[in-house]
Amino acid sequence: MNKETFYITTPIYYPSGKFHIGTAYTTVLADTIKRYKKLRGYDVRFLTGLDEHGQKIEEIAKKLGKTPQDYVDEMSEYAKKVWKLMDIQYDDFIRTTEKRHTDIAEKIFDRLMEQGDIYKGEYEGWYCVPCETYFTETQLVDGKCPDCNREVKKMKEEAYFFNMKKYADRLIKFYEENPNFIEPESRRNELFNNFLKPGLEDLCITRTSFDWGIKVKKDPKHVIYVWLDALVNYITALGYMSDDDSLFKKYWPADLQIVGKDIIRFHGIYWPIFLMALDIPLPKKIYAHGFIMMKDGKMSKSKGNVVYPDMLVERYGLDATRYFLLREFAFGQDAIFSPEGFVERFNFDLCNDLGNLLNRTIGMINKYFGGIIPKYKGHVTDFDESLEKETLEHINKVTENMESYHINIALEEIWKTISITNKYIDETMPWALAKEEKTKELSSVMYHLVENLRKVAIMLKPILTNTSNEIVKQLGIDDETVMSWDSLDKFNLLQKDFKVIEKGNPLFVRLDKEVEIEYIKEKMKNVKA
RNA sequence: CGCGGGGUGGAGCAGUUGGCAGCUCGUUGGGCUCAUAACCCAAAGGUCGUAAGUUCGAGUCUUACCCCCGCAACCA
Repeated sequence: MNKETFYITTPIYYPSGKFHIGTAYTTVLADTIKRYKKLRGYDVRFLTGLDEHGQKIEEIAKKLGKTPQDYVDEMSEYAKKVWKLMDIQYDDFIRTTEKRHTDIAEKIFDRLMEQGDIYKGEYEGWYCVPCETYFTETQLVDGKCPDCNREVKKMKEEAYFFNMKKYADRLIKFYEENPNFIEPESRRNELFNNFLKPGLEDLCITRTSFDWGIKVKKDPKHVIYVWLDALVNYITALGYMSDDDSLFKKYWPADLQIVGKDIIRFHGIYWPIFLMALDIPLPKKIYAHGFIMMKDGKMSKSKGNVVYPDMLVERYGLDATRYFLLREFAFGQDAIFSPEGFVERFNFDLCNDLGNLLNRTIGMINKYFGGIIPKYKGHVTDFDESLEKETLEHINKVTENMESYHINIALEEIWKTISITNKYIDETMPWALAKEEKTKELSSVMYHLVENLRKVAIMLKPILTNTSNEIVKQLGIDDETVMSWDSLDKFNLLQKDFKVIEKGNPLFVRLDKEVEIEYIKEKMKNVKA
């Protein structure tokens, strides 16, 4: 039997500088979904990469006295290093300067040209001569260049255009037949009402004003402009139109393409139309997430409020960083980062609720049962019964929300499981049971505590891998067969003599709030390119 | 009249088909001692943007108005 496939992509990031936590979020989200799907038995492929062409890269490299190729080579090493630090399990990393991409992008251009989807025309816009850049009317600030604030003039240049109008009706129909193609719905409506309904304009897909990019073969003064070049990465990475397109045949169409809200237009309109023109199926879902906002608005270097993922990971650990990002982002909405919020999440959720639950459980099992986890004997008390019942309800919600990619809700439900387990300890008062020598009740309480921690560890596997492993290790559950997602509805699987660690190691050590808030604020101020 | 989203206790948010206004954090009081000064319970705190309307009854429907935000075409 062939496993069902699942192809997930992030955007290819533009390496004009270091990655901030917004970029890290996109990638961590994709990574979490990949791990989850893999856990559920899918044959998953996860693609990320870099968009390495364009005028801005050319400029930055020049400023640094490097060739664009040297610059992007360095940036690609940097990107891979960050993703390694964050334990991102991508299956492929595509760079648009790779031959496997440029060859095919060229071919795609030619084919679209031959088909008559691309035509030569004139691009007209506001040109800033010193910046050598075109701007649209709406980009101008007081009618001047938004970068250097100098006069701009209306200029024309020869350019190739893609005939979007030709496919507009088909795309409208696709939107209507696939209401969940773009999520969240608000973004779908935005695209539909603002672009599709009023009628599409053709897209300019080449430039002559810079050099760093894929040349049009038959007209090499033209460089293929960002979108046609960048978007097709999702299929060139699978070997589309190459000698070996087995991956393409196996994994396309993509099941989930994650993008930021700033580039949803390109992924929701132009990308599907390119695919239609190539006569290949459209992705099943495109999901636009929000931005990480700071208290004073968007992150920007000039405001001195940029947060980089490596800083958080190095000081607070990978899982704390992943937890914060995935917990703070509601599906499709913006999230707010604040040093206070980060430290509070760390202390309250990770230390107090989860870490402490593991610690007190291990402490009691050592104290009352010499470290050996008692066996399951059904529910001895009403507390046992209602704990099991409520736990199952939360588990169902976790699964449901993982399936719909609402990771923050899934986390909320996992934490509710932790919370009712903490409450269960207070209700059953194991220390009193011990004093009264009610061994049957006491062993049932201990079993249920371990059992719920097992479930929490399973649910955390795709999200907080290290923490999940550490819980299992400290509980001494050295048996992979009781750690599958499908075993979440079972309560009686721990039948061996598992022995917990003698002295629990705190999963997370409480942070000094004032000190850490100061630390993060300092780091944010010290950002330089 | 460009399209769309939103204004709910100190902060951040839930509120499905109209039926006693909920959650997290904070505050106050209490409980417990297995545990990482952690955990558990309780209380205080809301004219649900403003005004009018429909209804036995509206945060939830209608109308007007006031604010905030996203998108508005080739900008990664």
